[in-house]
Amino acid sequence: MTIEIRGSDILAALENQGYRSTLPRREIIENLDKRSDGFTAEDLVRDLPHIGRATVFRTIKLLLEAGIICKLSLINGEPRYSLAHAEHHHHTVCVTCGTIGEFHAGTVERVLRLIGNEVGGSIIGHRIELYISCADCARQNIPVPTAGHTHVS
Amino acid sequence: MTIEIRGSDILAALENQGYRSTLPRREIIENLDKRSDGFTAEDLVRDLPHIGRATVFRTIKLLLEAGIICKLSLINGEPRYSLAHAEHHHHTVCVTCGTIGEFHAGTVERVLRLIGNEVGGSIIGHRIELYISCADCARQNIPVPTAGHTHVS
DNA sequence: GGGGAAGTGAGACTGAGTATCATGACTATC
DNA sequence: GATAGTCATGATACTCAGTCTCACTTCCCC
Repeated sequence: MTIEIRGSDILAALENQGYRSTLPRREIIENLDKRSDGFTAEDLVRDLPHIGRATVFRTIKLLLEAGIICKLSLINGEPRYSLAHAEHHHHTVCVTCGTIGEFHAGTVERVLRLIGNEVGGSIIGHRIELYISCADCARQNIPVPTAGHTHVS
Repeated sequence: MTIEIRGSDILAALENQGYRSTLPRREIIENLDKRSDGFTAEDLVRDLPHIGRATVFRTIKLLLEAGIICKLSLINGEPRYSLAHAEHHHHTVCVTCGTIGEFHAGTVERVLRLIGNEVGGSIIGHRIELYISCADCARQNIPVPTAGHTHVS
């Protein structure tokens, strides 16, 4: 289920959760609207210099908690954020250009649930990230960074 | 395939890769031997105060590159390291006590390869972490921390 | 034993994120 | 419309994990 998200929807969602609609928040959300393929907190800080660093991070935390954006990490561990276009999804991350994609994998979910039974205890959540060299980068033959552990466990 | 790893094996592996066997490295590796369920860089820095911070981090990086340890993150993003006992595996992380476990999931691997084909581009690697409340914590009824997004995408 | 490469330690620095706190903006109530 | 209380903001200092630099030391081979 893919959902087209607009800034106004995000604002409405936040207001529903009891948060105020303030100018800095509106500006940050508008800025997010333009970013389809992942961004860093520093991107926002740089783009919106009149908004305090702390406010940017606070708003990111808010949006994370509201499930509007999600946090993931590049193959080297660098944090990235991305607008969540779907209810439940996972990410592909291009190791060369950093572009973030989404995918759905009901099968994987089911297998993980089975594994959870074997492991003992109860499953709280999971994190799946697929590191790829995206079609564009592969076409341009951009060399894949020789990260020490390309298979990240 | 589970492998019992001893400090001497690790050292030999490093030497094979052209790294010298030095006192700080031997001490760090010996210290790892005692840690079955994950550790942080700060744990090592604290345990080995006569070894420089930079050296600890340098050695961790070395061991990561050699595939002897692996890096993962708790549900809140805190970094953790763990001895890699098997060729290819994934981790379970207890969200309450932080204990790290391992599991194998050929099915998941296969599904991810299929997804890679759909996504376009070529797969470089993947990261799968299963967040659980481990058997011990579940038995003791320790409440699971209400992380904003328990399903980490 | 000597020389050169590899490794170390101290400490400054970076990048991501949090804490604090005085100030400013909203909102509900009168 | 004034007011009070709550929520949000910005500046700034701080933390935490990790990196960089550089002079010094250790290791290994000849």
